[in-house]
Amino acid sequence: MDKKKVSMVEIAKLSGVSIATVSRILNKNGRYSPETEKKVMDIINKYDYKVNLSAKSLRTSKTQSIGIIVPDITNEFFAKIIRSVENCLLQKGYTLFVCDSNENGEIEERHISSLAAKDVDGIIYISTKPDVKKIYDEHKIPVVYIDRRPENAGTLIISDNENGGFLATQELIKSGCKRIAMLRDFHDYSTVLHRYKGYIDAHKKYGIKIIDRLTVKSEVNYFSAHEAVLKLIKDGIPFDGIFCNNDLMAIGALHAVRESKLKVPKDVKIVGFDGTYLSEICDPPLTTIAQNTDLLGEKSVEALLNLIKHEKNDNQVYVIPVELKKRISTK
Amino acid sequence: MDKKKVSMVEIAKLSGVSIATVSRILNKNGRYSPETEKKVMDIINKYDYKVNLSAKSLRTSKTQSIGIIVPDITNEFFAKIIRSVENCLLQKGYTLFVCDSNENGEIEERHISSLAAKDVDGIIYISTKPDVKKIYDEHKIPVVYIDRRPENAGTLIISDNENGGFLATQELIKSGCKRIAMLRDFHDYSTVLHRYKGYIDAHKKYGIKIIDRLTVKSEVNYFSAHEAVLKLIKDGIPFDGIFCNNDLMAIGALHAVRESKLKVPKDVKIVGFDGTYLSEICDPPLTTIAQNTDLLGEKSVEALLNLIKHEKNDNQVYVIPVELKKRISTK
DNA sequence: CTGTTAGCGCTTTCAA
DNA sequence: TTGAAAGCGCTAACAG
Repeated sequence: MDKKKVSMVEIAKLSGVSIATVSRILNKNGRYSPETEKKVMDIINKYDYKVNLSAKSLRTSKTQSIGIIVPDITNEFFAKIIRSVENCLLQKGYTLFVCDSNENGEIEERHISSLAAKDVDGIIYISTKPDVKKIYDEHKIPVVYIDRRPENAGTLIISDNENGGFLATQELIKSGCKRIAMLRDFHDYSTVLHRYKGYIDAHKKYGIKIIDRLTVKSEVNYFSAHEAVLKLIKDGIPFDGIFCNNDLMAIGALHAVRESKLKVPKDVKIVGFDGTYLSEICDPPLTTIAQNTDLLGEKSVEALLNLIKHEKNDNQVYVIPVELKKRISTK
Repeated sequence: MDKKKVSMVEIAKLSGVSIATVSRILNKNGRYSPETEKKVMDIINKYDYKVNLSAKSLRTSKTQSIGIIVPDITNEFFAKIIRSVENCLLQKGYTLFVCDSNENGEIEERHISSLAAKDVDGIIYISTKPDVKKIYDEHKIPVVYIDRRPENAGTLIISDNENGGFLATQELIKSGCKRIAMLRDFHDYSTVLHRYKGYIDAHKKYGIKIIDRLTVKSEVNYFSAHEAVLKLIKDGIPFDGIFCNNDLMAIGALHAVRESKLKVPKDVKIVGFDGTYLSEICDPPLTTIAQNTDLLGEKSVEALLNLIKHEKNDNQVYVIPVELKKRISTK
């Protein structure tokens, strides 16, 4: 079974119609009879004809591909978004270029150029930057931002971080905590700020005093979080609950607490964020705010495809609900 | 600063040469004088000219893109490979299509078709299947396989799983274990078989009796592993060490052991596999066999690019060394 | 409903 | 060392 590639001309010849007709049928552009359609489709199937996408792109300036830029593909949260995006796209006949920026603005720029050179139809962008040059203006490529909200971002898909911060803090309060630390990313990403606002609001609602010294900044990894909490303990600032910026940091906090001979959840209760696998399998299992990565991915694809179709930048913001997962760490 | 796209014709006109010359200069094909080169390059830079890759692909039938198919992008091990592959590729001017097969053979096929339709220059393939139809034969696309070795695979990049199994088991033996369980993937992937062989060999070398009932099959996730070890304990089969198929399973084992009032590493010592972040941050930190994902990625890119250049399928196997990371779980 | 035809932007003979 | 010109395979007027 040898597969020399057939082109549209040959399909046209074989089925005794013109190449234009074949094209119309393939693109379902109408203006052909059902009989011709069947005749042509039979030939197409018989010879397993596939359009040459390079040629098609050259003509249409559409590549049927989109790019996604994430800060860290090894982070389960981003990986899950990618997977969701890919699933949706596969159904629509698009393919996905995945770009890992390694949390580095310069690499992001390189990826954007590269994607622009590839003529992607659109970009889904989880940006590391505080401000983004308008990619649409520069390259005429529609962009949807997820998760973090830089200045100048157009269409944006985010989790309800504010409510997430609120739910997390409320859970701690309801479990009896009076002195709740917040272990936050030292970056001022919008996500972080929103979660912080939720944290404050919950305190206000339940009449709990906010203790500024309990808001601790740290890098977003296990080790920094671990260290930060150790320092908090060493500094002798008492606390009985910690709301962490993500699950990984929460585990760092958990271990720091435990090493200091305090028990979780007896002495200190902990809540994470993201709802990664990690939160389920740590010991004890971690209460966390789960982000709906499936929906995050779906919505961004939907929004991007709309942008591509309508060629307008709508500057909308879609907020995806979050969910509290109660586990042992706040029992 | 408006950026209407310039084409090669305009560059040619602007620099007063023919389009053929511009093309030669761009592709460094020789047959032009240094002066013309400089003249043309100046114009190119001035107008920020970028080749149109669709047009180029249409002419050359090369797309400067390659695809990678992985079973699960949310698995840190695969994510790290993707990242390494992408890094190497970015330097060579290639872009990467990432495809998640969700451990599903049918989806793999869909991805292959889709990649073939995109005319990728090559594919890096971590296959779920026991046998792979020769993609090269069917689509004329060069393929490099990583990690798992299906039948009919051509060029293959693998970790030294046999040595990994040996090192892991040896570490347990040297830490004093006499009855070592092996918690293995229930699939008969080549990786699994090789690790098992290493496990056996270490027993032989140190004159330790192999106890068949201590080889336990499980699915490759936390919960199955957890359950499997619980069952082992309930069945009353004594053991003092466990070698696990990966880090996630090792953590499942760890928790099962601990819930049964046994201490790690005092009563039972544990070794994982992969060297993921997980192994560092669990409690206690896990001794593991680290796979060199960077090298795995680099080598596969190198091999694939060779295949693409030479158009021959060389059927080579590259074996990447693994490394024992000693941590508390075998102390 | 169908066919003819002019390119999309590039590479690559062939001729000079 | 350079240029002219023929397409790669496809879409979209335009004409019938």
